Amino acid sequence: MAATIKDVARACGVHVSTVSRTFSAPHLVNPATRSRVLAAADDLGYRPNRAARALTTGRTFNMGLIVADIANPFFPPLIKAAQAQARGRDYHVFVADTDEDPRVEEELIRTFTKQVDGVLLCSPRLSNKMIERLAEDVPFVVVNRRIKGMPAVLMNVAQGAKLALEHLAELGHRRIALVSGPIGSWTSNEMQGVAAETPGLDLVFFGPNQPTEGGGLAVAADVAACGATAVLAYNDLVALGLVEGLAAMDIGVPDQISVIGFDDILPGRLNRPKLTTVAMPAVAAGRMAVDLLLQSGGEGATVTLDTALIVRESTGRAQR
Amino acid sequence: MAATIKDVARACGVHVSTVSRTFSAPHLVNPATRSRVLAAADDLGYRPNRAARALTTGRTFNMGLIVADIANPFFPPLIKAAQAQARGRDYHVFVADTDEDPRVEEELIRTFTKQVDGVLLCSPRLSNKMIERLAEDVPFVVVNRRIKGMPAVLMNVAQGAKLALEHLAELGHRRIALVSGPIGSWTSNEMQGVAAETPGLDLVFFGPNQPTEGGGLAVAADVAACGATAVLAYNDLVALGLVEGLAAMDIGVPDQISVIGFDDILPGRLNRPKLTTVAMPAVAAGRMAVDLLLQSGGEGATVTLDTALIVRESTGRAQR
DNA sequence: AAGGTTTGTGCAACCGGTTGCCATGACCGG
DNA sequence: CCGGTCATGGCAACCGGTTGCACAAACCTT
Repeated sequence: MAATIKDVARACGVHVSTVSRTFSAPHLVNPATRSRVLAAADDLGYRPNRAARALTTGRTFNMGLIVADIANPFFPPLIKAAQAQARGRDYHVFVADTDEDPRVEEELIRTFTKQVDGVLLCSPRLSNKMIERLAEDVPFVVVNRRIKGMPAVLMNVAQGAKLALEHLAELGHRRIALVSGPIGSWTSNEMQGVAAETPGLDLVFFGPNQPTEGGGLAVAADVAACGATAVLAYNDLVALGLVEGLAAMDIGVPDQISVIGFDDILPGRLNRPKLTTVAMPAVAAGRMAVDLLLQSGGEGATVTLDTALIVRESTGRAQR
Repeated sequence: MAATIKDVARACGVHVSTVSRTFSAPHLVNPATRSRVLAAADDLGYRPNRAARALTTGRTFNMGLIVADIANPFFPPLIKAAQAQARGRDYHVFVADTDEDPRVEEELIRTFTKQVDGVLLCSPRLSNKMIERLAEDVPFVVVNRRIKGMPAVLMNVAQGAKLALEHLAELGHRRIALVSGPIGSWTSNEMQGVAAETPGLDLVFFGPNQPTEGGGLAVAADVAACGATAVLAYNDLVALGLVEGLAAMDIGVPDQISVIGFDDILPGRLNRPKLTTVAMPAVAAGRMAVDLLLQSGGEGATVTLDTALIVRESTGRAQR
């Protein structure tokens, strides 16, 4: 069994409160006593029980981070950035994956409540209402979703979509397929909003879709059949699925159809053709989310980060 | 503030112990009382504080999962499998990433201690001695590492390496480069062990390397210069880096050099050429690790899972 | 109807810490 | 030499639950 504060107290003949102070308020204890306590603690391998401590202090120095799908390469850079930032603030980050299931998401949030000081909610699939209710029990920072009065880190998807559409327009594309993501995805809505407002385009919507390679693969045939010469995909995974699906039908990218994704993930950079994509500021977002959570006295601060179009090999001039 | 057990007790005029039993031992409380308590609890939005509960019961129903690098596509399938399996057992999994840094790894384990019932340690970078010490404070299951007396899930790397080398031998390769991973990686050692024992091969070792695309990219030139006609890489990421580095020097894969990776990750399947690789049973490993942890009355049970060679496009006949 | 079981609930100790308050004694200036 | 300060460390309540034990009431037995 691990040594407790009592064991240490007994071992060096002081009261537990003295041991406690040795760790959490060293200046209140006599240097001589302090070193005796430290020696005993070291000897017994004592570590304060963080859960027990949190019970009285109300602070765990942990934060939760919930993502919809950890296998989506978009998230790991964000997660790592958040972990690194948190570490610098003496915090630890616990990550969990919802499998794109709102019920699991709720369950996870409830589990995190009281075990962390706050939760970073990345691309949540829960309804706004539910998120607001759960926010009564644990502070949130939401990433990729706008919820009134709640601190949020947003990526400027609209701007990115605009860049992408302009790029396609310049290449002579007019009929463009829009392959969206899951229902309730804020990103999807943003994309569609911008596209709908852009004049002079002939848009075809496809959705909802799984935000994965499989999702792209599944709609490839429909997209090919709709007569579009270019596709704007929900994310790079979907785009990769599309490219693969199109290749299977002997439709060349970008020769016959141009494809643009979102996120700028590793497999997109390694793919042939290398994917043209709208790069998301995932690293900055992870950092920012942590900071927002820690100063969340600032209440509903919203940060919007810019995106950038990265033109690579999957887009080309429209064939008429 | 969130409602506590006292609030509920007061609200329906019973003792806290009755409320407690309503949740943790319902059969001990009168159905009439029970429903009153449940009504009050629901009304106040009461949820038992899991951390507080763990203090007395000693069980959190959480488990920790520590990986060296969450951005490595090898891990997500394992993580998801573990989470799914745990969910079926009423457990939750908290994931953390060590950034390949043993100090961070130790820190994380200490943080998890007492906040989880056990830790799944995937491809740890800590020394055996340190792991054994830490195991006194929290139960472990180790994945991809053999430590005496400690439950472990191993993947049969040796067998996979053997298959890979045989495959290369059949294709006529004799001088083969072995690009290993980080120091302290059990997988690396296994690979080297098998390679060294296989007769009739002319091996060149390169290592240690970062287990990432960058690591592969960095040694590509050396590998090309050493005169090998084939490479066995630590994992698919390294293999992809190698392919990319070789391509930059106008060395074709598999025409001039054959490349085999380990893991069978998504980017490898999407790459051109599609990567020949030794598939690791990551999903089965995640599941198994969870089960091992939960029945870890079984002490040091060791499970070894088989690997399989998947021949795709990055290997070909040796040019002499 | 007496005695033995159940059943249901309260009491209080406990888990491993933290912290406000108080008692003690050393030290200080006048 | 005395009252006042201050550093030090003990006491005990508390955080939010759980659980062994005791006890009263209700429920069988015969």
